[in-house]
Amino acid sequence: MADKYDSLKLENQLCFPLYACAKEVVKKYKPFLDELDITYTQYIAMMVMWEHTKMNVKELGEYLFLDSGTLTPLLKTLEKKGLVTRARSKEDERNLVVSVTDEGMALRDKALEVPKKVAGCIQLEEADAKELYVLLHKLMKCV
Amino acid sequence: MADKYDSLKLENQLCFPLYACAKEVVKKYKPFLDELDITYTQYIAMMVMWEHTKMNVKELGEYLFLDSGTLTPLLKTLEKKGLVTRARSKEDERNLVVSVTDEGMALRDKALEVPKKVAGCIQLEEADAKELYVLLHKLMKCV
DNA sequence: TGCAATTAGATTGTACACAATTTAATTTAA
DNA sequence: TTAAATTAAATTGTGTACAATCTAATTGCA
Repeated sequence: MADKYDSLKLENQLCFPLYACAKEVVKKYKPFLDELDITYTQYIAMMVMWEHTKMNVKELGEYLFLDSGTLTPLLKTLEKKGLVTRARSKEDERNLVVSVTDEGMALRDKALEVPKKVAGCIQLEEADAKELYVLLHKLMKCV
Repeated sequence: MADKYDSLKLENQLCFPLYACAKEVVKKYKPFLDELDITYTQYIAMMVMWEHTKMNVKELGEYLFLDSGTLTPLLKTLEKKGLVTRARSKEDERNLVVSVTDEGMALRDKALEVPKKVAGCIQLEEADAKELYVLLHKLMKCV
């Protein structure tokens, strides 16, 4: 039953379910993030800002695996929403320091329910979720 | 050490490594797909077309988890490249039938090396890859 | 029959995502 | 010490992604 083109079948790919799952899971966040008036990418950026308060664009990009081409407009949007401020560093004017505002910190409490709500939409067993977490981190290290 | 905001830390998310891994792995395809002059999304669309030869936009979208908003421009691009043709169905004019061309089929042989080359860039053990494959399909079913 | 509901694609608008290039600041090394 | 190299962001251009809306074809049913 095997033919030479089997390796090109969608069902034999590892990348495709990764790509599709990521999209579908991110979509699950939408109704809950809509309540906070932010997108998924803005949400993960805020996660880093909530934890660290202040951070360069470059460093933020290293956390999120995103470059300035994505982050510059995204951070301008977050600034417009009043969630962060953007200012050049005094020590090194090349660096742009992003700081979370009081309003940004206030959003953290509203966001607290999001992970729970999303988990409620995804009926993956705890053991599978843990195993997946481990494997994804392993994969992340070798790409 | 635990605090009430732990659930909002990037490191405690399952979705984030999924999102980041998907992006990083898709990026690995780029140099090899550049040789075929197609993008990753175009590649997975061609995978379905290579296997099925003819297909409605709707059905193709069900395979790829993409809607007409994404597929319409993508298929127009593939048509411009000469890899597929697009034509309304005679039986039901609402349906647009996508068909792979000879040139499209010829690309299949050039693509044959892609999965191997990408696998060569990702040093994940075979057992882990298999386990990840199973878990992603399990996750796909419950989102 | 004939009109409302449904369906398939296309379109519009917003938001990433990233490669490639540009600009400005800083560092380095001759 | 100053010109070259490096660095951090911003910009530009292309290509997804997707929600919401629109259009046209078909179906269902009163």
